[in-house]
Amino acid sequence: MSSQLLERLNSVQVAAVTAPPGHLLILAGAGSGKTRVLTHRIAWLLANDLAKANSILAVTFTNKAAHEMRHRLQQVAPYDVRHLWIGTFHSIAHRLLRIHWQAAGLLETFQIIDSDDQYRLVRRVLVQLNLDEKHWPPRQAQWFINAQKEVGLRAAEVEDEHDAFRRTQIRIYSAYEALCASTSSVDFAELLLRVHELWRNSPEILAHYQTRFTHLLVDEFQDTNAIQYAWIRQLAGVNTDVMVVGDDDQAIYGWRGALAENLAQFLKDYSNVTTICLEQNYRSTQTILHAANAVIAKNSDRLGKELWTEEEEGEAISLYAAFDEHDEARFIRGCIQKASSQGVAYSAMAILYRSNAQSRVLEEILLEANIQYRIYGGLRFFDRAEIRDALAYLRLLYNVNDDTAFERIVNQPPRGIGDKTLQQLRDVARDNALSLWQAARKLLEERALASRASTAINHFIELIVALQPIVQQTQIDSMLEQILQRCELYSFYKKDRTEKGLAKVENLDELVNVAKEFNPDANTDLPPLAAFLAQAVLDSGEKEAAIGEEAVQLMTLHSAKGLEFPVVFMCGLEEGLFPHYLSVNEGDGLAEERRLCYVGMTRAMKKLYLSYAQSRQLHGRSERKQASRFLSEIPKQYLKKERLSSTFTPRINTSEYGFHLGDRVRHPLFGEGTILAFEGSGDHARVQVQFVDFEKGTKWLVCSFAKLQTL
DNA sequence: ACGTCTACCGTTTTT
DNA sequence: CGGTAGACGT
Repeated sequence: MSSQLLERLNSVQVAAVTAPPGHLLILAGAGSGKTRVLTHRIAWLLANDLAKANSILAVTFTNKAAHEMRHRLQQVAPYDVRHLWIGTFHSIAHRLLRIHWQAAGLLETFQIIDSDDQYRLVRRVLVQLNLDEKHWPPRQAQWFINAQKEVGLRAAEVEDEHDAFRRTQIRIYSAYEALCASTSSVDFAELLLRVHELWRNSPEILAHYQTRFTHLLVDEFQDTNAIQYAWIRQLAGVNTDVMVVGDDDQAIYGWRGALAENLAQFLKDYSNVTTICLEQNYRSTQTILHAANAVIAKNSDRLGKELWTEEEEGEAISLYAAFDEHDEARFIRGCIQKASSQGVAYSAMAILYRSNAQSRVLEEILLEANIQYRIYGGLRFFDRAEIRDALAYLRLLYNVNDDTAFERIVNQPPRGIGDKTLQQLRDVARDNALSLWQAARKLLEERALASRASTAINHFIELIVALQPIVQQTQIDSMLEQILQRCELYSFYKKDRTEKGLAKVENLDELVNVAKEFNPDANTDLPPLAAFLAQAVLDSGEKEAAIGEEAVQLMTLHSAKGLEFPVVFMCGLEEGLFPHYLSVNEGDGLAEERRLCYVGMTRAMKKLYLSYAQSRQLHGRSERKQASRFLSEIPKQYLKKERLSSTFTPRINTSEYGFHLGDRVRHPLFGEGTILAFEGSGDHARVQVQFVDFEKGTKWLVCSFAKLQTL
């Protein structure tokens, strides 16, 4: 078994998988078989009786990574791996808090809130504190709170540094803490902080897990923030072997609090660490790797690692200097069509960009060319308003004191409970330390409401009470169906006959489907409804492209991390956009942008296209752009220029003929081409056209003579 | 309670 | 330019 396990690994991977007891730091370059090493390591430990299944804890950053690890482990381990503790920091924290809710100072029914719910709570706090949203943007306060939690600080522990701004932020944080406590809400950062405090305050609980987990494995270690690392340090007891896997060159989440320095810190904090570098890449051609290595080499303070491959040299990297974003999109479209005609599947191609706004032009061009595409990111399933409404009903039924849920659906569908009534409820709730639900009951009993409002509130309360028996059932899908019917959310959205309304009803149906297919982790001890609700918050519901789905993949460079595609287009390589102008001035900003560039390039297996636009519409105006500095960091020998970048000429309207620079035109003899330059006027007006057909090259044509047709 | 108008803003994002 | 959030009017 064991030798079979090692068969398809290279010698460095074998060294990592079979490393003797002790701590391990694996520096795993892009495409070097990181997940493979992690899963084989676990399988190795189990197969050689070096660890019991329940003494292994594997932590990942995303649910997708956790699922993948479990799935791939199952392929190499000859027994059921469903009971292994594999999960994200957050899901594991959630699990621990569900077990130790009492010791953690929570109510048994505590609810996880996502950042949107958190934002609403922060705004409520601002109203409470009489702070003007213009002066104290809720986003900023939310950011402040999360940043403090991420370094392990409670409001009472944050220093104001005699700074008025900080003092107010701390006041907001403090009031937010109180609101979370009274509504039993736990935000994402709170999950981690609570567990951290639980372990700090309950040594016997910590000792239990320290003894239990003899092996702790952490994926994407460069993405861990301060509290996550503190967590690892706490949990790793004297008998725990820690294995961290990461790549400082792929640290692209510094702006979110991730500390790639944790990699170096790990070496300082732990003695007898074996460091192993996985540098053989199994993904890309030599050309792509050499180019990517050259770019990342411009960063200083690297741990030092250089990818190599046994793959062939491969094709040169294509570089296209477009006139504008439309021209760029058309170039990409052309390449996709060509590749497709040569048998490359759409799903083997990905277009990567720095910011989401760039996707629109690409979409338009792909749509027009009838090329199927799929965009990652954007609004996720569980973030849709109708889905959140439906889930809020479940949440309120699970726990009537869930204020976040109460606020969301008390008047959804509209039942005559307006802002005034709601504000009355909020005031009473705050003054009497009650939940909104309790406040509503109190006001009803005291007959303190206006008659209209009273009837409406009463109606709502009766509805919820009547629905409550339903959540005792075990089938979540049928539970959902009944609730959606009786709370009239269904009929409310069905009234909307527009396309949007239709989509909402479809989404609600899809939610029932999701519930039907929901099967909680084998190792969760939660009641099904609680498990379902937690999953809805903790799992974005972002699915990978279905197998066989024939669509070009569009996504940001950030969301491309961890993925690979035979053909990759990286577009918008312009100063100001990539590297982004807001990053350039930050401390590590430029280096992080460069890592992002490295991540993007190393997604490509066979062929990489790079492009930039010399002019781009931004915020409604056309801006001149210079090629990204990253392009000049790629040695020329790896690049093939698809079109010489010409000196930029402002977009002139050659009015008589209606041509624009960068326009696509067709010539009866030479075929399709792009207008590169323009000179003269009247009968002498000439345009320079670069034809798609390389043999035709670039030609100057007299407009009045050549029968050019705009496309 | 809902539609229309206006002001504002504009990286990356998982949990 | 295009989306969104809030104000304002019906």
